[in-house]
Amino acid sequence: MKQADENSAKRRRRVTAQDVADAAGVSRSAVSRAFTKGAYLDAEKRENIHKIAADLGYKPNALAASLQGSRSQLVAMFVGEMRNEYDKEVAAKMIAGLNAAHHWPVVIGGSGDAAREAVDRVLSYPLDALILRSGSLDADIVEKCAKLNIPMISSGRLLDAPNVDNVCCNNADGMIAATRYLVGQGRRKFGYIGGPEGFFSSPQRRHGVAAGLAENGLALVAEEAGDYTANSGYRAVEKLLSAGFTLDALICANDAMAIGALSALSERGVSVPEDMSVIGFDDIAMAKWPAFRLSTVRNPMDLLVQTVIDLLNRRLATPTRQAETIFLATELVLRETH
Amino acid sequence: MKQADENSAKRRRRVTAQDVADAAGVSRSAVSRAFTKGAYLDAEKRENIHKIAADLGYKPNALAASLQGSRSQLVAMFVGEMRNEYDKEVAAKMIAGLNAAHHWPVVIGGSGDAAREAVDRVLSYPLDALILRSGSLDADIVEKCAKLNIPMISSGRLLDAPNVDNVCCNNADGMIAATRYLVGQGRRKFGYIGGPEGFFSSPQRRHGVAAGLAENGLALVAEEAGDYTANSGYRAVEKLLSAGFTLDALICANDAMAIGALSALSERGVSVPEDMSVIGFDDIAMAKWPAFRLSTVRNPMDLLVQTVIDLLNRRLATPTRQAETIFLATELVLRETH
DNA sequence: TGGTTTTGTGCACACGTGTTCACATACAAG
DNA sequence: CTTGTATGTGAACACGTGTGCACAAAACCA
Repeated sequence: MKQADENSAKRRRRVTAQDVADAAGVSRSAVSRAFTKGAYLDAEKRENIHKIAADLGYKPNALAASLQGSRSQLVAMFVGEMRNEYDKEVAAKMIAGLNAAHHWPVVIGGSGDAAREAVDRVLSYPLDALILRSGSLDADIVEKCAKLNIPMISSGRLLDAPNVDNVCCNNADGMIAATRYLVGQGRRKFGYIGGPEGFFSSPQRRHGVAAGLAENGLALVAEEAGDYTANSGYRAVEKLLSAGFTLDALICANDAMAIGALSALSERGVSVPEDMSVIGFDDIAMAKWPAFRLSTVRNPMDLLVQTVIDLLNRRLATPTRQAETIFLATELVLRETH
Repeated sequence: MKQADENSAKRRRRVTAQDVADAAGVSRSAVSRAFTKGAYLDAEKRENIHKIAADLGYKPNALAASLQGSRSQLVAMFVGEMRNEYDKEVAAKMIAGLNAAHHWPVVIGGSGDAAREAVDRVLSYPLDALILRSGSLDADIVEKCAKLNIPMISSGRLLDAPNVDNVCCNNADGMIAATRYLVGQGRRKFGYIGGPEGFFSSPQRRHGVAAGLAENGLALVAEEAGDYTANSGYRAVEKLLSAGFTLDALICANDAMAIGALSALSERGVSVPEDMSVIGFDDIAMAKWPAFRLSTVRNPMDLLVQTVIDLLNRRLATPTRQAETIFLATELVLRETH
């Protein structure tokens, strides 16, 4: 009976340092010291405490410890809607990278009011930082974070505010390179499938294509806007072909839409790359799949993740450091659709 | 000068209830009550406190509050490696679902030692629960969580332990249905591309296929094992065809491998579905893309997420509740590859 | 007016931890 | 033996919050 009572009592709440201290016949301070590297404590006693702690299943409550003033190691990460493959892949890599660096990401997704409210609620935790990854959020989030003294790192979208570090790939340059290459291959009649209006990258990528054409005295023959999903790429091609445009090159604002476009072209009997070059942007994992072998502009994901984590660590080391904006170089990846 | 000092001091640490109290000329208790619904407080004073709090950017520290004994609203979520599309999609949906229910997921990925260590570290936070989603983790994690009094919910993999709730789709039944259907269509020479050995679902799905064939007096003609990625499906088909097997049906343990298989078949000149039926498992978003239009067995993601969150809420409401195992029904989705 | 209930508010405690401070003990040096 | 120093250890405080308790003021009732 007493056994059961003790069990249920232990079940009720988490084992605390005091419990371990009682069981070991030492003070609570000793237990704390046993888990603090470099603290004075008799070696034998420390070992005994560790043994008892393991037995009882004790773990210092990181949260209570962070109250002490140290970092919580908790990082909020806003990932938007994660509808396209690129966003999902980056999110997965970012999680892995943060874990490896012993930062623990509290992940928030979605859009609109729900996302805003979610971020607002998560800000009530003592976060070391807020990482914005894709998606769009109200600008006032910057102000809120500043007041709460939470550093922000934005990637994929330049946030023009003091104390916000930015990482962004060089969208325009990537598109210019792709366009130049196709022109060099003899392509002249360019179509473009652009990204959705709200996204930061959309106008930049379109501008790159336009610039690459302009320097060769060319201009877009036709264009459609998609929403960065494969289906929207498919539909865009249907519209372009139905409208009767004759094209020999199709540049897409991201890989997912390019892949959708490939399907539509194949169904319509347009052979790639003989009749038409297709180039995407991002170089998602799927781009190299045997079904597609898509030529594309690489948006360096691993480097992006590494850069964000690097900025995070430097920001935490020197909170007063001046905010920085880092541009990542793209790279033309030539496979079999150009 | 004094202004600057005050600013930098405020920048240093988070605004606290005491700061608001000082600014408003009330006690700290009053501030706390102003943010506690249903607490006695003069309406006018409450409004004034809210105003000053908003001005200073004060937010109650959820972490300090949870020390009080209430829930932290923090939930750990282990997602494995997230290498295949299904895992990524479920993870994204799970995050969205948890957010909507005001649970905040601390996400951990990876495998092996690194994953084990990461989970171990995250367990030092006062978590409301641990959600296991795919991936494999040492069995001793169950014991650790039990000692820490952290409820566990496992999905995609049955964990046979008291106090662990399980959600799992009915892998075998889904495969039986698919196999029966193909036999009914006249298919007789079945090939199978199975999942990797460590995964919980692999033997179940294989068993379903074998059972579906056995009840019709058939058996597998040939099989290969993949790792649930598209590339492994591609390679598996190459092996099967190179080995000279003649098949009229190919069942794949997941959609990604089926999609890889489709590419290999297409390159080898095997037309689907005329010469060969191909069926996958999961019904990931990509399965319905125009490039594939894959017939498959739906592994109900939305229902899975909803069920996990439902179990979580019920577990939190009644911690002593008996653990439950819920099986989700699958559904045959017929598109254009059968 | 005197007693009783309602309403509002500050004090003090609890939550679980890391760390400073003071003190105790042991041991080496003079 | 005395002094000084290294080594351990417990008490006490701080972190930021929610809430029980006591008390004050106001409102109500007879």
